[in-house]
Amino acid sequence: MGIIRKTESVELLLKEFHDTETALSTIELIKRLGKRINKTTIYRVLSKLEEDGVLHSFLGFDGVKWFARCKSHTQVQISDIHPHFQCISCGKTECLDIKVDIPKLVNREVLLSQFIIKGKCNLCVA
Amino acid sequence: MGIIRKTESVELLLKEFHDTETALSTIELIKRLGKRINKTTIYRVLSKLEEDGVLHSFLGFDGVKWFARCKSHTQVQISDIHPHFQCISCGKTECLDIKVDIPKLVNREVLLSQFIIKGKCNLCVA
DNA sequence: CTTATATTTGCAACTTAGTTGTAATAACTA
DNA sequence: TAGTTATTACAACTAAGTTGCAAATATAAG
Ligand SMILES: [Zn+2]
Ligand SMILES: [Zn+2]
Ligand SMILES: [Zn+2]
Ligand SMILES: [Zn+2]
Repeated sequence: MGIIRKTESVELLLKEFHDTETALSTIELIKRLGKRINKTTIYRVLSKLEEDGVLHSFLGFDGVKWFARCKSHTQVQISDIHPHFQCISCGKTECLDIKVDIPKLVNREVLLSQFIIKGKCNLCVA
Repeated sequence: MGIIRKTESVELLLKEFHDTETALSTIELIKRLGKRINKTTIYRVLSKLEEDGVLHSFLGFDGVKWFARCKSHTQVQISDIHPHFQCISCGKTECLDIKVDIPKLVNREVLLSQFIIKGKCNLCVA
């Protein structure tokens, strides 16, 4: 796990991600762990884990940052990019294990992309 | 143009969008017009114009809101959705006139999606 | 043109996600 | 065990965006 030290903050945060299949927002993590870990630390550990390729992040429709486990546990490559889904009813936000074609753009260099889909999840469709 | 009144704020904002082909961020608009229009008014007029189908909006990689003219001048439909491109060198942000396939998701209802691409624009590729 | 009504505006104060600096603390190394 | 370096908490800050309200202005009615 790279240069990161095994501190209580790191282990508490990793536990949250190992206990769920979905993504977790910074807001949610501060709600859950804010009494045991300072929010600054939460933000900093999350970035470290992202740098280390343990987590990846994306912005939800509300502009809030979400994190999720990386399946491959390596730095996120452009080829790894997958869409994310946010449920408007229950708030569940998750990685979609689908490949999306990043359009070829003439005269432009594509470096990164984000595809986010909003709707009703499997549990919330009527 | 719906129920919106022809006020100076509306006309100044519309002029900005008619003078450019690219998208404009709220930040940029406040920078340009903040001395003539209060920022609260800028935010409120932008939402009105979006409700009216004159503009559409999306979030940039930084979480800042961007607005751009709608080509069709009708409420944004799911079929109208197009990707947006943000240049990391010059900051130019624009609509891409490309169709993206929104993947069919089993057991889920798709309501909205956003596809944003980051890279170097035609003027900034070396 | 004047008045009435409804929308829009500016202002100040607020909310909220996220960041910064720093001194103290804890993890790792030799 | 002692030294070095990374990590932490805390408080203060930044910045995008929102809210409530009284004053101003656009439009409609007379
Ligand atoms: Zn749901
Ligand atoms: Zn993901
Ligand atoms: Zn550029
Ligand atoms: Zn667009």
